Amino acid sequence: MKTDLDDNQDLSKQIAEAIRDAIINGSLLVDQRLPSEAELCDKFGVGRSTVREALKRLAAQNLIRTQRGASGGAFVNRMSFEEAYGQQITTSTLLLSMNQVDFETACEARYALERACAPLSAQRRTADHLATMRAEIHRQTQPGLTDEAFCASDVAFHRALVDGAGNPVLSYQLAGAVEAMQPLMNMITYTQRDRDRIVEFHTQLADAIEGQDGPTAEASLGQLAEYTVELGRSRLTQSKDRR
Amino acid sequence: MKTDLDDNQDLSKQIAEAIRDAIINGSLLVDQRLPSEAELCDKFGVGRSTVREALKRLAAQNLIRTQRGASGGAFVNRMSFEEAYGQQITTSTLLLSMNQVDFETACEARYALERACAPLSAQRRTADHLATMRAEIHRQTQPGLTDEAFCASDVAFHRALVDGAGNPVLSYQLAGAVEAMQPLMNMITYTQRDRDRIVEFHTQLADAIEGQDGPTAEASLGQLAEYTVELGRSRLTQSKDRR
DNA sequence: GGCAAATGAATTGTCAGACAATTAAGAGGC
DNA sequence: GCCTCTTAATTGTCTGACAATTCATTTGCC
Repeated sequence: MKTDLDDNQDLSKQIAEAIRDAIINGSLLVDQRLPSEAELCDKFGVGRSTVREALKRLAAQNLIRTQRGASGGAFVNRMSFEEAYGQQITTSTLLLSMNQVDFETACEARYALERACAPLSAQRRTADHLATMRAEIHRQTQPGLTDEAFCASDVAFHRALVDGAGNPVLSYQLAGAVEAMQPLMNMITYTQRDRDRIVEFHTQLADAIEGQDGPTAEASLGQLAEYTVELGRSRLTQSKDRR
Repeated sequence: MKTDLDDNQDLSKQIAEAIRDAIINGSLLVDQRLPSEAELCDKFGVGRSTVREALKRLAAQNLIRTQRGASGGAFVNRMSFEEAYGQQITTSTLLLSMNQVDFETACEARYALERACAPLSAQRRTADHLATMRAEIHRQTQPGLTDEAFCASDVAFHRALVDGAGNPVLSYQLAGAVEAMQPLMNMITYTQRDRDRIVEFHTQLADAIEGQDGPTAEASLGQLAEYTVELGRSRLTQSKDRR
């Protein structure tokens, strides 16, 4: 591990990076214990607060976990899919909201990726995934649903579709694309007609997935994508004009 | 912002989460200055080191940046695509390496996503993207190239393909899928025959992209995906057997 | 001998106080 | 007006202390 630090730089940042690199390149293995804080102080020649700040940086990225007590310490953390999901969603959400990414671009990305899952999902979906999709479709037809709840259900529906592909890496990669869209979709006000149309697409899609008909599923998604972009275009430009 | 903390929990973690939530839900806007460390100490009723550890956690996620001096402080950071790329790649790489994700699963996810980009890239690629693709293909034919360099060039090629779609959100989402595969691919030893075959697919692909022929590009990617999986299957099982 | 309780040691979590480094703004002199 | 000096605010780092937690060892009792 690199232990010579450039002064007049942020020490805790450099230490965190040195340890992170050691984890990535395999010098530190999963569940291996890092040196104690005191030992790290010696190794890097810095005070304890500096070491601690470095460790907190790593903990924030789920790279390590810490445990108190004798035989405690910092351990290299096995990055779980769940943790990775969370990070991905946070990052994606902020990326979209902070960079004035327009609805159309985000929507295109999301549906392009989701289309890639459709054939796999059609092939491998279980009864569970189908049940979730049907349940969400049903929820979407309930009267009195707020726009937020409708969007949340939409996300859950698509999530089930993606998970149906049975590839955890794919599910992880799409977590950001699907979930980060929700805040953008929440800005749209849906008429009953819009909802009916969307539910129609969802039903078509669920039918295709159930029938293991990949091409049709992909086509339905394509139509839905087009409709959603259209919807966003008309609604968001309207609300912009009102300003 | 939530300021009441649960004792007997990690205080710095709770504080970091409270501030993170404030950023996500919009209470804290981009470039807005956070209260100074001293003020945060008062607000949360904790010592300065605790507050500092919380801030370092946020800095590690690129949520804030800090500046010294009068009128310095911590500021909400605009998450840049570049930063998001980096995080995504780190997370994806560790996720794959730490969870014994098999080559086939990762490969499937990667090519599924990449296929989604192909039609868009065929439609919108610029001369720049094409030039990069051609250059990387040329590099891949150079004799004496190490397996690592070959894989790196492969990644660069596919990166150009993805960027050709002209959708930054898509490029971001695929950064992890494409780059995190490299360590896995590095474990494969390529014969000259393998390389020739891959270059063939790459050329086919580049031709299709140049000719704005989306379907052919997608098909080429499909073949390449199949071949890569095949390659991984034979090579990795062999190396496993030798153990 | 065996078991429960007390003790001690190692380690992280938190706090307080100090000083260094950096930066912006203002004061003063020319 | 412009330069220099001072001052104040703020983060970065260090030190020392104590609390909380956990494990291993020892002690004491039966």
